[in-house]
This record gives sequence, structure tokens and C-alpha cells, in this order.
Amino acid sequence: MPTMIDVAKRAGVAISTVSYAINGTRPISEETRQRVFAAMEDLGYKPNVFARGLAGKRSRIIALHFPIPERGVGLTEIEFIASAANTARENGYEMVLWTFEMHDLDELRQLTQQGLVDGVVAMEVYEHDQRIAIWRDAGLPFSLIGLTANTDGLRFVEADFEQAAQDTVHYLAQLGHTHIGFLNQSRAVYDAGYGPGVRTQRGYEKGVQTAGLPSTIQYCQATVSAGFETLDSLLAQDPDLTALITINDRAVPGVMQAAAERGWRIPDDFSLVVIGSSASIAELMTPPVTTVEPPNAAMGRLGVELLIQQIEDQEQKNVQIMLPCTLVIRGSSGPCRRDFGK
Amino acid sequence: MPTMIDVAKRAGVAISTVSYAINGTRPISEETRQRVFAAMEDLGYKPNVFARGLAGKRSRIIALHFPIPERGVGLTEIEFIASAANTARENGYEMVLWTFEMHDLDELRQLTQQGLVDGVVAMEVYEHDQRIAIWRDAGLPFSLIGLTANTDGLRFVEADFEQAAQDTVHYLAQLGHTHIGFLNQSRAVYDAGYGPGVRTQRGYEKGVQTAGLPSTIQYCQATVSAGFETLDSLLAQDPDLTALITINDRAVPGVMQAAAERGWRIPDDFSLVVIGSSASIAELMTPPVTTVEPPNAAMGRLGVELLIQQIEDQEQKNVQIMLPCTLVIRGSSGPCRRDFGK
DNA sequence: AGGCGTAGTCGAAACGTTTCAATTACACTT
DNA sequence: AAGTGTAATTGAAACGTTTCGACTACGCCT
Repeated sequence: MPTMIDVAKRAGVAISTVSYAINGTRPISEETRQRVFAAMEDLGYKPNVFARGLAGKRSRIIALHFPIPERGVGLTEIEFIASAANTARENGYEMVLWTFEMHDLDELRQLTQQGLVDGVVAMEVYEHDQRIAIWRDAGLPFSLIGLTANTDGLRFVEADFEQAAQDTVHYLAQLGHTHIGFLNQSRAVYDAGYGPGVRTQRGYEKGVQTAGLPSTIQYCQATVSAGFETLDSLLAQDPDLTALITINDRAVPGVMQAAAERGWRIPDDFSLVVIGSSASIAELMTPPVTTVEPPNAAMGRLGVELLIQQIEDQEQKNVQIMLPCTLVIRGSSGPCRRDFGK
Repeated sequence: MPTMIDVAKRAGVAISTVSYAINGTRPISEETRQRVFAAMEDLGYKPNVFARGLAGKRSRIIALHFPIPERGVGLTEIEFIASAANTARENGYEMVLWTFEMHDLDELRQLTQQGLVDGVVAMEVYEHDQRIAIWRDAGLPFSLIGLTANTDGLRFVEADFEQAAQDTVHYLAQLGHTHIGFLNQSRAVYDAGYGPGVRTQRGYEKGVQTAGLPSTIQYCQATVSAGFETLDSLLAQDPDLTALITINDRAVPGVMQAAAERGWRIPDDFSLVVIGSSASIAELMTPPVTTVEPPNAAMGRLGVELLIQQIEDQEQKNVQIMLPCTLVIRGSSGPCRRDFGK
């Protein structure tokens, strides 16, 4: 394995000159640069990561912190991870994956101070996210995939669930639905301040309010059986419900089943829209469900780019990015057909 | 950030002594060891990854190569990745994620020679996997999650799909089915030699053969619509089909739909078993499908352990591990009820 | 008593970069 | 002609480990 010394010898320059040529840290004459690069090419030279990391400030390694969520992993997440990994590599960075729990702050502090990584992209962001303080204190660059309650000075990219929920209410209202419910994740997840849960619900509430419709909300574990049971609770709150918005895709088959047991057909008697799920999940269900899909790949890319720009001190225009979700109409939503005893 | 020098000073020993105490590379008196560890504790010392990597032979970083498959990503994979990441960390290793394509051998060669990682765990293994030659030549330790055609001298862990398929045939035969079909992934994936596809099919063939049953095989893209269309082809081959085994979970809803259009009910008129999928996917479908599930988390763990043991030159008993899959009976499989005009 | 092996420790030389301070070369000012 | 400024280049000192060779005690053998 050739080193910088070999390259320097071959090009007939000093070691430091090679370094400057590679990194562009200082002006180098065009002619010298050519010779250096030619030498590198000839020798098949690759800079040693460790020497770089040791000597310089930067390691060119970033971390993706993905605390595996209790609510279960979706395909959304993996699209995201893949896109982040690719983007990192395209920019000449390696990406390590940290999966330890959110609450394991000691572990996080240790790894943070280790100096291995130049920065972190954080997934699974909560409204009051404790990781932020740690990274701020350590002076470690980071970007968030998600939103906190207070976003001052933060850089993040997030799908605009609040807007998505409002739009979904609007979409259903236009189909004639006047009693639209909302099925959130579990109460525990909501109370912990998990961003998408909180904001989707907020959007829903705004949506029904501006439309002058009643609000019906239930929380529900991410399981089929919980979904099955929760339809009763929803109908206890509002017996006239004809449509349901949810971000809990795992509970959906249960809801559908419960609807079927009432003799309801989907979407004729009952409409269902899932926010935040992905096509490959939606198409597994019968009927395939209408979704509002976040742009996962774009988010992974932007999250990493946001981080790298910060690490490299590039001027950044927009560091707080909200991306729109896309409504994909499938077989679970349609015009309101039921007429309540009028 | 404290360094070894600080620790050495505080413990009143030489730097090298600290190093020996940490790594156990040379004998150290119990008393000195105690003092060194106490000093480390007090100072919150963490060894610097780069200095280690530079000075020593090892980096304590491993890579997980996960070329995102064309057939689409399942939840299986993410369980796997998470478990691998955790295992790495538990053993004091960092894990970087490589997602570039299988065919991008140049990229792979570069990263391999870079010397960043001590070894690689390879996912998505094909029967004739080109990565192996690269790693062998470079002398880089690796372990495989999957099987190649020739397994001499390789270390791998894999779910025993062949056995699983045979068992599944047996299970269905016991339920009275005498015409059991097999739905594979796409022909392209099969021809490329993707392990699970090849071996599940082989197991199926063995299974039907030993049971004296006819064999019916079709290939199918991983989409709902392809599944829908393929049931026709299957029935064209064997009109008496009453059960279907598949490893193509994405096509399943299509098959179910096509069965429903024929007026068949599942599982009364037609049984369906999915090999290699996971519970959270199976439960989304209506009815929830019977699966034969690979032990993903165990495989991730073992794959990483196999690699680390090799890196650390530990004696290894069993380096070729086949793990059994688990049959989970849900609502898509049951006794054969149809009787063909007898 | 002298020599020898061994457990425990130390000092210093790598490892391959980045980066700082210093030097050269050269054109331009006065 | 001497001085000034700038672009291009150099040499050497970090960076924080691992590891090799050497050195001390000390008990054991002859």
C-alpha cells in the first residue's frame, strides 16, 4: 500500500505539497498538481483514513443514529437509511450506524466524545430530544430528521405531517365525509412527544376545525388486534364516523377487519387513509390503502447533505427543510355513501 | 479529552504499560492493572480510534455490505441490520454500512484496500458471489449471510430455506393437499443465482418428489399485479392446485385477489404459505398469512460474531451455521377441502 | 556465588497524515 | 538598487496509539 511519501518521491515534491494538492488547503501551481495526481494515479494511492483522522481535525466519517423504535420498524426507515448511506459515500464520507436506544445517553455521550465521527444525523426525533444538548455541548455538528418543539438554530429536514393531515381532512371532506376520525399511535408514544404523532394529530385537529367538523381521536398500539378493538372506541365517540385518518399502519388491518364485521365495505361504507406509510406496505392490504407518503429517499439525502455542509463550513441557505408528502389514492378511500337516517 | 499519557501519569506508570493493561498484550501485575483502570475510570478515558488504527494492525471497525436488492427491501433486512449493529457494538466494534451495488466491484475493491475496516459481513449472497474473490485476494476477513455454491473454507450463517421448503410441503401434504405449487421470485433473480430463491425451490422440488406429488413452478416479479397474473399460469400448469408455497411476499396479495376472483376462499379452497417473510408483513394481509420465518436477529448476531472471532483469531468450532426457520400458522393455510369431481 | 529465565515495566520508534512556521523565487514598487 | 508583497514550496512538529527491544528484580538452578 503506497503512502504519501511514495507519492511525494515520485512526483519530486515534499510530502506537505502532496497534502496541499490533495486537499486544496493551499495554492499549488497547476503543473505541480498535475504531477502529484499523476503519481497518485500511477501508484494507486489512497489516503489512510487513520492517519488523516489522527493528524487532522476531521475523520470523514459520520454517524446515523437510528434508535430502533418500539413501535416497530417500517420500510420507510430502510429507504431512508439506504439513501443516507449512499449520499454519504457520494460525498466521500463513511457512515456508521448507531442503533442503541434513545435513553442510553451515556453510550451516546461516550461515542460522541470519542471523536470518531465528524457529525451525526439523528432519526426518530422527539419534541424534546435530549440528544441535542449532548451534541451541542460537545460541539459536534448534527442534523435532525424530524422536528423538535423549539427549532432555533437547528438544521433539520422533515416531512410536513401537519400539512399532510390537514390536506387529508380536506380531501376526505371533499368526498363528502363529515365525520372523520383520527387514529394515532399509542398514547405512550404520543406522550413521549414523538414528532410525527404529535404533528399529524395537530394537523388533523386544525383540519377538522377549519372545516367545521367534529374531532374524534383515539390512540392505539401498533398491532392488528389493537386496531380491531379501537374501532369500537372510535365509534363510541362518534357513531356517525365514515372516514378515518391514521399514522398507525400496523393497526390498519385490524380496523378493516372490525369494519368488515360490522358489514361495512371499504371504501363504500368507510374510508381509510394512512399517513406516513409507504407503497409497498399499502399494497399488501386488501383493499390497498390510500396513503400520504413522505419522501423518504429525499429526506435521507438532505439530512446527510445538511450535515456535511455544516461540517465543511459551507454557506447554507436553507437549513430548515419541510418536504411535502404525496397523496396516493388507492382502494381504501372514496366518496361518502352512507346517509344517516335522513 | 484525556489521552493515554494522562492515564499513565495518573496511574504513575509508563504509557506502554497502560496499553498492555488495556489490551492484555503482555503480563501486567494485578495491582498495576487496578491502578490503570481506576485512572481510566476517573478521567473518563476512551482510546482514540485513529491512533489505534494507525499504530496497530486493527481498526475495530467492520463493514456490513448490504447491496440494496432490486426485488425490494423487506422488514427482514432491517431486523437483521439492527441486530448486526448491536452485536458489533457489544463487542467493541463500530459498524459502517456499505450499500453500493453488487456489481460495483471497483468501489468494493477500493474500500477493501483502504484498510478502514478489519472485516466485512456480506448480505445478499449469490451462488457465485464475486465479492469473495476480492476479499480473499486482499486477505480481508469476511463472513457471509447466505450460501454460495461452493462453501469450502467459508464462514457463513444462513437460514435453512431448503429444509424449510421441504417441511412446508410436508405440512401442506399432511393437511391433505396433493397439488402444491411453488411461486418463486422473478426469473432474473433466480437466474442470477440468488441463494434463497434457488434453495427454496430446490427444497420444494425435493419435498414434492419424496411425497410423490407433482411439481408446479412459476417465477414472478415482486409486485401485486404480477402475483395476480401468475395464478393463471400456475393453474394452467396444474388446474388442480389447492396450495401454494412462495418466497415472494410482495406478490401474495395479488395471488389472493386472483383466487378471490375465482370465488375461492382462503384457506378453505386454497392454502398459501410464505417462506422467508416476517410477522409484521404477514399480519397486514387478509387473512394473515401463514409464514415460515427465518431467525433474522440471530443471523445478524451470528454473522458478526463469526467475523469478529475470525479477526481476533479465536478458535472457532462451527463456522458454517444453518439455522432453522419457524413455521407460524396463521389464517392462510388449512386442510384441503376441495374434492376434484370424484 | 555466579548464571539464567521470567514476570513486570519502561523508553522510544514507528504508523501516515495535517498543519504551522519558515523559506524561496519572483515580480513589483519606490 | 533596495525593499515589499505574494504565490509556491518545504521541513518538521504534532496527533495518540501499538509494539519492539531493553532493563530490572527476583527466585531458581548448578
